[in-house]
Amino acid sequence: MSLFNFKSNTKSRELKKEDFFILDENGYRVRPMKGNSLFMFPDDYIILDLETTGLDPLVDDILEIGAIKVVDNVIIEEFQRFCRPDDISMLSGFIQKLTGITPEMLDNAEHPINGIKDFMQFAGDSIILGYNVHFDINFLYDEALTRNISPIKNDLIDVMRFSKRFLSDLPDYKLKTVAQELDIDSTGSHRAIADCKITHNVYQHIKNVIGNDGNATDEFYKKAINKRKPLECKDITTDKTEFDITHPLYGQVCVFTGTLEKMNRKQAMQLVVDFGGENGDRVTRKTNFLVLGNNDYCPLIKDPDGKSTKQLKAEKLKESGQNIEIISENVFYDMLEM
DNA sequence: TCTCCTCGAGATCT
DNA sequence: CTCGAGGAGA
Repeated sequence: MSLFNFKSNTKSRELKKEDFFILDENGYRVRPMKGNSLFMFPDDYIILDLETTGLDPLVDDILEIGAIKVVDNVIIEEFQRFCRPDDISMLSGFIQKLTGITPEMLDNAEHPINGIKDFMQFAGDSIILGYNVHFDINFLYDEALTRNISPIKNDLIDVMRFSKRFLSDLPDYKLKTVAQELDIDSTGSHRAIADCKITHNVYQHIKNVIGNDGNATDEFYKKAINKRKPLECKDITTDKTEFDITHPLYGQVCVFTGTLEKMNRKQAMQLVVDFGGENGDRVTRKTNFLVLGNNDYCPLIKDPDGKSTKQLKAEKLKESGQNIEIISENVFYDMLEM
């Protein structure tokens, strides 16, 4: 399963970051010790923000670690460290302009790993909260791994995720955009402590406005644990009161299988009820039409001809003399015109 | 009705 | 990474 990706000649040269990454069976990087991404509104937490030389933990380095300790929703302590990476030439002009961090500011700074150690001490086992927090955590995690230090394993809360869930209709969900929308001051952004404070205010806003709303949080938790409400046929109703009783769909029970090309399933089901038909979610003795969508992409289908279980069942019922028609998507649309 | 799986699309972090 | 869409099986 998970193996260290050591190259055969690693002993004869200096180890690089990628030598330490753990890969899954498909070659993707995994970080098994990482804490869980939580769905809750704690009063006590640590906010974390990093400034780095770039976006990729594989090649980029940490320049600054900022953190804030919050107890009872109140800031009680700040933590800030500059870090001087081994190769200071990695600090591009772009990043200097973005963050305002110059090489001179890092002259007396220690190596990132010392900042990480201090931060982990500061954080203890608190919940760590951040904006797109995986970005920051992955940097800490990978850097620790390359230094043979136990990587950070605190549980996490991603405030960006909360923003996307609760603030709809924003042009985007960048920290700055969200702060602006909530009238939160974002001066001094792109420095660690400043971004921590902005993130704290965004989180507190969501917590106060939405975290106390029982209905909203119920929805939140439901979605959070992926207990998605399945599409229920009975929920699809029609406003129409008069139907053409000669229409081929009138009074007929329709079931769909596979992905439709021209519309989604919900729209198709709406058409069925609009013509006086009924939807079903499985093939039964009541079923009159099975509409075949595209199953090409579905790897779960084991039938050699690529037929879904719904189709196989429908064919059996048809053989046994039931009034059931198996039709293609296009035939379904043709029927609507009749 | 519930749980688990897969896939693709779309963002954000410096 | 996260989510929604969709299918399968119990």
